[in-house]
Amino acid sequence: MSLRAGGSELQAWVLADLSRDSRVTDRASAAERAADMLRERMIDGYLRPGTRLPEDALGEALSVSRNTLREAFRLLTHERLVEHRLNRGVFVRRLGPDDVHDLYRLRRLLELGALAGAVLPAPALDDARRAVEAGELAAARDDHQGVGTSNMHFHAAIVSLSASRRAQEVMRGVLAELRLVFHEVDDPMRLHEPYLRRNRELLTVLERGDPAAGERILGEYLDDAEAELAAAAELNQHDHG
Amino acid sequence: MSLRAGGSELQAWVLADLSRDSRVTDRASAAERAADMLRERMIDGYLRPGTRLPEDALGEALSVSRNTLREAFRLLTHERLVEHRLNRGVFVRRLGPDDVHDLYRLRRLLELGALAGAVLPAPALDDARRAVEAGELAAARDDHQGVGTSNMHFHAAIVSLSASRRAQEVMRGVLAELRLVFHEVDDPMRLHEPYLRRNRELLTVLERGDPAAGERILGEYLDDAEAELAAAAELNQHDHG
DNA sequence: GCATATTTGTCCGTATGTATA
DNA sequence: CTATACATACGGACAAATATG
Repeated sequence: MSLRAGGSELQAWVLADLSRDSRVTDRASAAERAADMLRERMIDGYLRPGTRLPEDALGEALSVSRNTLREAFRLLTHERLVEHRLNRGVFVRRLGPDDVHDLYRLRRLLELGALAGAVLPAPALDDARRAVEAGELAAARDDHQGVGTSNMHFHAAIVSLSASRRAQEVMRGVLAELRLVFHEVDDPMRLHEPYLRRNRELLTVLERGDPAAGERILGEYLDDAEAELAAAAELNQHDHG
Repeated sequence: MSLRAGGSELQAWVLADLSRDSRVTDRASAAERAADMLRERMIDGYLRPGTRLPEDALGEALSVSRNTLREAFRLLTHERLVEHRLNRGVFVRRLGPDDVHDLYRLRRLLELGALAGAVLPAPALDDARRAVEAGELAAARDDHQGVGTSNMHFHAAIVSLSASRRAQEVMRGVLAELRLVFHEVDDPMRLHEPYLRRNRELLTVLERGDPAAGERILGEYLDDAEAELAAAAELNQHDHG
C-alpha cells in the first residue's frame, strides 16, 4: 500500500510504526509527541521536502485525532518545517536559495557572535570536541547520516559558547531547516566530509584560546557551505517546480 | 464583575470590547486574530505577567470557540508570551533575572552582529531615523508608551541591517518578551528616557558610516538596559513569588 | 483526608467557505 | 456552473486533573 498524495508519494513504511516512537512518550502533550515524531522523520530524511501530509492518513498512523494532528502541524509550521498552503493542506517545506542565504546570515550572527563573545576555554568546548570525534568516527564508518548529525552538533556547540539558551534554541531551528536542504543534495557525504578537517582545525585554535583565528576559519566554512547549499536548493527548485 | 483567577485578577474592563479590535480582521485565521488581540493587551500592559487566562471567559470575550482559543494559546506559547501549566491553564509569563540576562545575550548577538556586518549607509537607517524622531516627539508629549515603542522600533531597525528576515523575526520575539518586564518597572519613562540621547548619538555615527563607534555606544546601552531590567525582574520576583 | 465543583485535555460531528476539477 | 474535496471554525461530549470547602 502506498498513499498517493498530491504528486509526492507517502510510502507506507514511513508511517509503519510511527505510533510507538517511545522517546518522549510521557510528559509532553499528544500534539507535541505527534510533532516530535514527524520532526524526526523530516530530520532523518524519510519525509522529504514537498511531501504532502494528509490529515486523515497521518492521524490514523499516529493514532491521534484530526484536531490533535492539526495542533502538531501548527507547532511544525512555526518551526518552518512544514508549510500550510491555503485550503490545500500541509506540506514538508522545500527551501529555495533565498532561504539558504537568509539562514546563513542568521548563522553568522549566532556563530561568529558566540565566538567573539566567548571566554575560552569554556565547558561547551567539550561538546564541540565530542562532536568532532563523533564526526571522524562516522566518516571512517562511511556513515553519512552520522557525519551530518555530528557536524550539526559541532556548530550547535559553537553557539552554546554564547551561554544563551534562546540563542541555542534559535540555532536548533536554523539547523532543522537546513536539514531539509541537506536531503536534497545527491551525495551528503561529499557535502560534509571536507568540513571534518575544518571542524578539527577550528576546535584546535579554540582550545588554544584564539577566537580571532576561529572567526576566520568559521567564516570561510560558512561561506563555502552557504554556496554549496544554495546551489543545491537552486537545482532542486528547477527540478520539481 | 471581576473574574478571580489564581491570585491575579482579570478585570472585566480589560476584556470589554476585545472582540471588535478591528485591525487585521481579514486574511488571518480566527486563532491568529485572537492571538493578536491578546498579544496587544500584553504588550501594552493591560494583561500583566502572572495573570491567568481562563479558556471559558476569554473565549466568550473574544467570541471564539474554545478550540480556536487554545490554538491562539499555542501560538503565544511558542512566542514565550504565555506559559502552559499542565491541567492548570495558561498564564501570562513572568520573567526572572535569568530570562533578562539570556535575552540580552541574544540581543548582543543580533544587534552587535548586525552592526558589524552592515554595509553603510543602508536603507534600514531610514527606519532607525524615523524611530529616533518618533521617540523624541513622544518624550516631548510625555507619552511613556510611545517612547518605549519607538525605542523598540529603533533597535528592530538596527537588526534589520543584517538583511536577514529570520533575524528580524527573532528580534521581534525578543522585544515582545522584554515588554513583559518593562511593565514591571514602576516608572517606564525613567527607564527609556535616558536612551533617547544615545539612540540619536548611535544614529549619527552610523549615518557617518562608522560602525566601530556604533558598536561601542550600542554595547554600553545594552549593558545598562540589561542591568536595570534585571533589577526590575528580581524585585518583581520577590514581590509576587 | 474527603467530597464536590470547576477547569482543562481530548475528541467528535457538523456547518460554512473556498479552491480545484 | 456544478460538483467535489478540503480547510476552517464551532459547539458539544466526556474523562481526567485540579481547586475548593
